[in-house]
Amino acid sequence: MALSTENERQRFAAIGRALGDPKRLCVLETLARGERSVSELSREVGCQVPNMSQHLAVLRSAGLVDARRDRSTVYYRLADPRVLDAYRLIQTIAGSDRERTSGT
Amino acid sequence: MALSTENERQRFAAIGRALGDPKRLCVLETLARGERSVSELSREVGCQVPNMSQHLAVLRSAGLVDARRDRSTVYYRLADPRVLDAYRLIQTIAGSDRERTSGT
DNA sequence: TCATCAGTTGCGCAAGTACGCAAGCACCGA
DNA sequence: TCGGTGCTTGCGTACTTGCGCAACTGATGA
Repeated sequence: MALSTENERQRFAAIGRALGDPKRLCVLETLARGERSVSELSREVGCQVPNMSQHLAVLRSAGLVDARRDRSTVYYRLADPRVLDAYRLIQTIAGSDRERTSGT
Repeated sequence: MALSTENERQRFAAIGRALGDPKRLCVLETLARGERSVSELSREVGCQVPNMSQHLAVLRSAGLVDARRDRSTVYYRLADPRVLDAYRLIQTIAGSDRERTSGT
């Protein structure tokens, strides 16, 4: 593992923070099934449209999702399949932690 | 990608937030080279000992690091090698995003 | 041109977080 | 038992974040 500069770590941390909210993770799970408009996402995730727009802005500025405009509708999709790899890895870590913790 | 429950996502998000601070990422990079005491970490990362102790508490409650006590010294180490895998993946995503963004 | 629909942005509030500093606690050597 | 070292905890402050609501922008269709 190479040492990073402070700037790089700042950038990596932004991705971490983007992954640090349950609603945003729910967005990623939804987008894993295909692209969605903002209103579709807000319905499926269960929050208001302005709130969804803000979450999407966080995800986009972290580089995790991309947007495409078609007529008056904006469709979001995962920017990179590795985003899902990272999320899955986090799920695995959380899972194995639960095993160690609860003795299951 | 399977859908998660709200509780699971809360747990995954805790890991994301733990990865969402540059100093904590620096701790992970340092621990990648072997276990360290709190005072060693605070010196290498560049912050005060109480602050480091708090960051370590965040990492530990997310299940990313483990602690071991030897005499009066507490040594921390990575709880799981996959933590580094996840971090590396995040670095890769950030890196490829920079390529896309800056056109390099 | 005008009303409407899809998204974004601004604002205010409540909650959470990072940090420094001081105090507390646990362990160890003398 | 006492002083010192190593770490954790409590407290106050400044900053950030998630959210709802209202206002705004830009594209669409009559």
